[in-house]
Amino acid sequence: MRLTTKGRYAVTAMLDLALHAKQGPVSLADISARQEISLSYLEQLFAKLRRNELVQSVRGPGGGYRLGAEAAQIVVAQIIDAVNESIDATSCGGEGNCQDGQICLTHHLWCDLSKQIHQFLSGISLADLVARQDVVAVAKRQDDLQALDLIEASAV
Amino acid sequence: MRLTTKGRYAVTAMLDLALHAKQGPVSLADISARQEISLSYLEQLFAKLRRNELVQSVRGPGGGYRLGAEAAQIVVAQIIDAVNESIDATSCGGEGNCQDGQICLTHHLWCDLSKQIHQFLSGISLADLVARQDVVAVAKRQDDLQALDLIEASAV
DNA sequence: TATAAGACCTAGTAATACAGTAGGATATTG
DNA sequence: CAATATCCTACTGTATTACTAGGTCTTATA
Repeated sequence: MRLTTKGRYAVTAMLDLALHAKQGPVSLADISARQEISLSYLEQLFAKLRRNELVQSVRGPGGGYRLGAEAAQIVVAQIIDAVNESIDATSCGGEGNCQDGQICLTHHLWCDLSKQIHQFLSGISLADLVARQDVVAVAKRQDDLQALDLIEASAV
Repeated sequence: MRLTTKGRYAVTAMLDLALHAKQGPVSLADISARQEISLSYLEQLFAKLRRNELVQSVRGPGGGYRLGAEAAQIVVAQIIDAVNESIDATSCGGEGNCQDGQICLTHHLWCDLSKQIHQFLSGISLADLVARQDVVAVAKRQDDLQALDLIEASAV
């Protein structure tokens, strides 16, 4: 099991998408600026998200990405899965052949843990996150900062 | 956050220790044979477990390791922590300075997840595992197989 | 008292994945 | 045509994992 910057980036980017959905397609450049994630790395993550139909792309100027489904239908567990960060805590992938074709001493423990985490992350949709007070506050901070940066950039 | 073979090995070895506690100190060679874990790797893991006082060592022939506390007092979360596999899912270590000194968009989500996992793994002691039916069954299988291997080895 | 069983310690290594960079091709708007 | 943006592939430094190899120190026992 692994949960690193990769999975966190993917969820963060998807949440950013959900937050700015009403303004039409969101470009990766915008997400990159707001969330401080390398643009090229984002591109690689979004390739996987697109293959998993979690986002739709719009090419050309003014283009970007849209959510592939309603925010309420997209759940954190799916996003992490999509970028290949397995939530599974077992070594056997849940198959139960961890020791010579049979289960190892701690097989059920890791199965239970996997189930626990999966249930938790499956219970949280993008819509849930968008509705959270702390998320709204951070999003506002980021939007304000980006607006400020744009003004400064145009002044130069 | 990471949960790999390393943490699983540590928990498995500790559980093996708890299961064979009544027969006096348990040698790493025995654990290595039963759980199919490289002896030298086990030594490295047990160095950390000893530093965290989760086990006590007995040197010399007939020596090995004993639990550092009652099985009911040792909890899975401690073991994983001891071998440096952080259960924390945040990038900031829970400090909340993930984006320019302030929290990032998904900070609370990862905090909640970390808490969730920690609670789960803190609620399971070695005594709990020893009492589980599936654990007892696997332990018996491993003990029988090891006994058989010893007979075969002496026959050669 | 010599031997062997075991803990204890350090260094090194192949494989893997992460996080990021670089450079370009393709599509679309104006 | 030019600019914007997605799309695609290849490469790279770094860190960690899981493991091997060698050795030292301690102690029960024959």
